[in-house]
Amino acid sequence: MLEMSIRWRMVKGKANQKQESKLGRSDWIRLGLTVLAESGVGAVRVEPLAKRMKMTKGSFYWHFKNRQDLLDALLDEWVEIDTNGIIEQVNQLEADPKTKLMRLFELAIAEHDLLPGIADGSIEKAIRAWATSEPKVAEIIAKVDQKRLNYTQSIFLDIGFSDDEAWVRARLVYYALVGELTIGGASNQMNRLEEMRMQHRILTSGISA
Amino acid sequence: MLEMSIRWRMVKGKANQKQESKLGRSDWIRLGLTVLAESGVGAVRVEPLAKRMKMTKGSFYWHFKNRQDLLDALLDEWVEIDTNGIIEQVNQLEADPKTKLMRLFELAIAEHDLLPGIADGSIEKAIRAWATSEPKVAEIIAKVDQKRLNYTQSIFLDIGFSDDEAWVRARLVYYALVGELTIGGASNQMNRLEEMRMQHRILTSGISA
DNA sequence: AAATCTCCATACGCTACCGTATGGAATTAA
DNA sequence: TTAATTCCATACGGTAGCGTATGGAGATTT
Repeated sequence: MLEMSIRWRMVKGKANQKQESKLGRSDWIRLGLTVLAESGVGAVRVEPLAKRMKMTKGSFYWHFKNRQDLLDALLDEWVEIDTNGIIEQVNQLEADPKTKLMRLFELAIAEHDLLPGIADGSIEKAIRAWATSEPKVAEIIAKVDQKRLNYTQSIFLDIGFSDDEAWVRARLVYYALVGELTIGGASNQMNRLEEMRMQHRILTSGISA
Repeated sequence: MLEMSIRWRMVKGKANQKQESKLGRSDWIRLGLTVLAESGVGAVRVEPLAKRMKMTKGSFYWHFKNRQDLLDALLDEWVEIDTNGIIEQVNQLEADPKTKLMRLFELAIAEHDLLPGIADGSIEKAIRAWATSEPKVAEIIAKVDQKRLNYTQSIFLDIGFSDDEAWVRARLVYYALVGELTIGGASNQMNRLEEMRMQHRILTSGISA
């Protein structure tokens, strides 16, 4: 009884893998975003992640303080790339307002550069779901939405609508974008873009045809 | 060593509560929907629920096979009340199409009859977030969306738009509804309704002014 | 009253995951 | 070479929640 079993062989077991060794935070973040997009935050856990990475927790906790540290990093990454980046890109575009509007929305649903198989907009979708149960995340998304809404309104102002009218239309298209994203109805990217084009046609007409 | 401690006093401890005793499935479902709306599915767990109910798991597992059984019930409840119910209500409404459209959307964001303090549309918001990580839930929502979209299109047809035009506009407003719901920008119900009215004005004009 | 049926409380066993402690291998610096 | 540093593997200890087993109290039936 009590036994105290002593299992200790295989101490140097996995030493011979040496694939490309040496991971960094960025590798964990990439995987984190992938899992986030695939299955939601609930699936972003350190042990399962490590298994998928063919590593152990030891590695993870070397690069991150704890799970929350990774989650924060995922959020930062998304805000930087999928929000700030996009607006800047459209800003320095020489084109008429209608074209800029379309370009803005195209980019919003475009696929993430670094994540190969990740469905379009699925990261944002997952983050919005996440925000449902995490007020801190909700705060961040609120700021992002505000920024994008303001920018969208400025485009409608450029087209020639009044303040109020530009405001209403900006909300309408932006809401529709987010709605389409969370519903995910339009199966492929072609349909999605075509649908957006028709919506923009309706909403940008009424002044400069 | 080994100890085998034997703690057994207090076997009849809580017998004297007798508040209104005898709960039923419906009580658990109500609480489940509340927690779902407040904090997402992740928070709908049996032990915490039992604590909040001032009961123990024993009660829960008497009324439900397991946790999934409750989750299924929550979903059923929502589909029945917040989808089928609403369309029927609007259907048997004697009014012009534009009024019916507005009424349809008003009901969609109206507050749940049975749940006092639950913020408007928060259940649907939580369920959409849930769908992100549960394909089965996503399937159900897809059907719901299809049904509501078809009904919305029929209203635009009644107004006088062509098939295509009615289809695009139906999607646009419905997406916008869902978008507004997941973003949750319009703080109070008044703003929300006013905003919807302006959107509908834009989208229903162009034929019968 | 006795037997039965409903509903619930308590106690367990079990699993998945978190975070830490420790040490070892491989690389780089001294 | 030796020493230090970086990165990772293994082993623990701990917690929260799931589902089950068992029995008890109250109401209901016989």
